[in-house]
Amino acid sequence: MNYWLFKTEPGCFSFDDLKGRPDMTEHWDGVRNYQARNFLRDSIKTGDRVLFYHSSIPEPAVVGLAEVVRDGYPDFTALDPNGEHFDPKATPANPIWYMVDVRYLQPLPKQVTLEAIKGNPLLENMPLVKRSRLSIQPVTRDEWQAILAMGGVKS
DNA sequence: GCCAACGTTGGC
DNA sequence: GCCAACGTTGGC
Repeated sequence: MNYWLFKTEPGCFSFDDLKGRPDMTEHWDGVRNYQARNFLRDSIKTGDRVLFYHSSIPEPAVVGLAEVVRDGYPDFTALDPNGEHFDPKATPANPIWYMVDVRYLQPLPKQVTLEAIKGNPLLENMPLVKRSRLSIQPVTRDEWQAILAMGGVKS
């Protein structure tokens, strides 16, 4: 099992929105970055765990945990000419973009803010801290455990 | 709302 | 294949 961090703007799709979905499950669609695409297509597998991160707000933070419930498959929103994630280069034979499905697990008792993450030497190698804009990031087991501890999750 | 970082595009 | 121009992200 591997660990990941998924970024989202809560004004667009939030952790509570995930909780409100049927079966608390949703497609993670609309990712249009090749490095993130490669993770979604090749590396992220059912059963993997996800840190759910809220970005572009006054206090960006990891707010909850989710799990992957479906391996990568073509992101059909790239084929919809009326959708905001349409990509004219995508076809059914060559979908280009991929997504996974995620399910809500639990909120963190305490949000773990970007400020707190930056202040923890154990987390200094996270792409998040290096100011990467990557929206899907790998998380090590040690980083995962550190963030859960900071978030008040009992292990 | 600004702007730095960085990914993508396209002319050559 | 280089690189300037351009667009987007996201912290502040």
